[in-house]
Amino acid sequence: MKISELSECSGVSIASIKFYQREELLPEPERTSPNQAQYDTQHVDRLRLIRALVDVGGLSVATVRTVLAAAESDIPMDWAMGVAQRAIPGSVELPATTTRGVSEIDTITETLGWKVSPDNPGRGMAARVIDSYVQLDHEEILSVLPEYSRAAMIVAAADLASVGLQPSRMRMSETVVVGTVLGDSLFAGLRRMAQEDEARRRYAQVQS
Amino acid sequence: MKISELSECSGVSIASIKFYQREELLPEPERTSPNQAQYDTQHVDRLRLIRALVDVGGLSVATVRTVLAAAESDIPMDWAMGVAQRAIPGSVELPATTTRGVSEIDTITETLGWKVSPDNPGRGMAARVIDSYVQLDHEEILSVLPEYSRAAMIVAAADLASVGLQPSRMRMSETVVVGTVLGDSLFAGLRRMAQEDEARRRYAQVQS
DNA sequence: CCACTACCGATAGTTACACTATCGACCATG
DNA sequence: CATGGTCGATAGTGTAACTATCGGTAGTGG
Repeated sequence: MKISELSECSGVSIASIKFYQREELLPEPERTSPNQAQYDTQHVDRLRLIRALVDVGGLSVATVRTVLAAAESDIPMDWAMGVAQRAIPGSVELPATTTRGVSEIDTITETLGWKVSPDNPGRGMAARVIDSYVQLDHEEILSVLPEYSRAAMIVAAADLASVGLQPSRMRMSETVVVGTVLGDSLFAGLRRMAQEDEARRRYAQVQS
Repeated sequence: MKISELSECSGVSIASIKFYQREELLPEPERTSPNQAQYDTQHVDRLRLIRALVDVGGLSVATVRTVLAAAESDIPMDWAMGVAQRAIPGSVELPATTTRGVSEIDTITETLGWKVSPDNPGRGMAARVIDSYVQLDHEEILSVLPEYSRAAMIVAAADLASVGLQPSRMRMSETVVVGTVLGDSLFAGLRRMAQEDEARRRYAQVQS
């Protein structure tokens, strides 16, 4: 497959393909001469994955590079999840000092008996959100934490179950990456629909 | 409060404050003379809200403007949620044709008895994610949909309950906006922590 | 009252990102 | 052997989010 055909059947412009090569998002094609190269379905798949992570997941090109590198490395399964998570944006460090958010998060994880390493990227993410809420004087956030956590457990269990279905380690890594990134968007979409339904139940004047 | 003090106590540079004024994210300050203006706590709060939506929620400045406008308009409560949702990014339209994703989403909402309007932004969002998964040959996504939906119901119920706690309509609108935007990040963080815990339970060789 | 600093709006410049376009050289095919 | 696709390299484009500067004015301490 020549670059023009790759472009054709992936829907990505030749210029962009070259850009992704420069940025090392695409594996090297097989060279048949100094100015000719052969591409295959692997490249088509990779381009699709890139576009999904960028368009649907909202990742930057730089982040996609990191994430793909993590997905390719051959690490033990119980690490892969963490590596993928850490490569993904929003993975901010914890605030330097122990803030309100950190202590609220730690309280709830302890209550639920979660074993979470102190540098789990989600911990910083969630703590930062809570700190923002508190700063904004919206402390009602604290009242939803238990329900959010319960829902997170359900989602996480489903995530891990779907990873367990995969036949190979490489496939599992890809599932982790795709699932982590796109899963956020998927859940956000479902949440919006559920909100509409719930709002209807609570506030409907005209209930059919 | 002068602009230098506003900058001081909000942590936003004077240049950025001026920028936000140009972009109509900040309400007009009270003018005391052609080249002097008075700012108050309303402006401090607004700056904090802007920074939270941008930094934590990942919204663009243009989106923040739309979202704030929606939060300020005085619309019936059962609409506010939808307006806020629609102003928020990821709110893509449905694909023109009925795709696999759309039909999967519609099937599950019907099964659960959700009443969701056809143009709910979450519907397009979720459908697009499913289409991406399918394109990527990761059909295992379909197996997690029921659990994700169940979790979404729990979260949505908590969301609406916390909105119901608010004392005023304006406060409710703000809660909807902040809750919709920051809630996505909060849940993502909790999900990552729950994933680590769940991975530990499933794959741990060294279980303490 | 006058120097000095802070403030004003307007405009121009900067940085980062994600492409996109062009160029000269090279090769594959009819 | 002409033509058109391909190569790497480099330069340019458009957008977003600031950031810096400027001429002019206004309030304040001495």
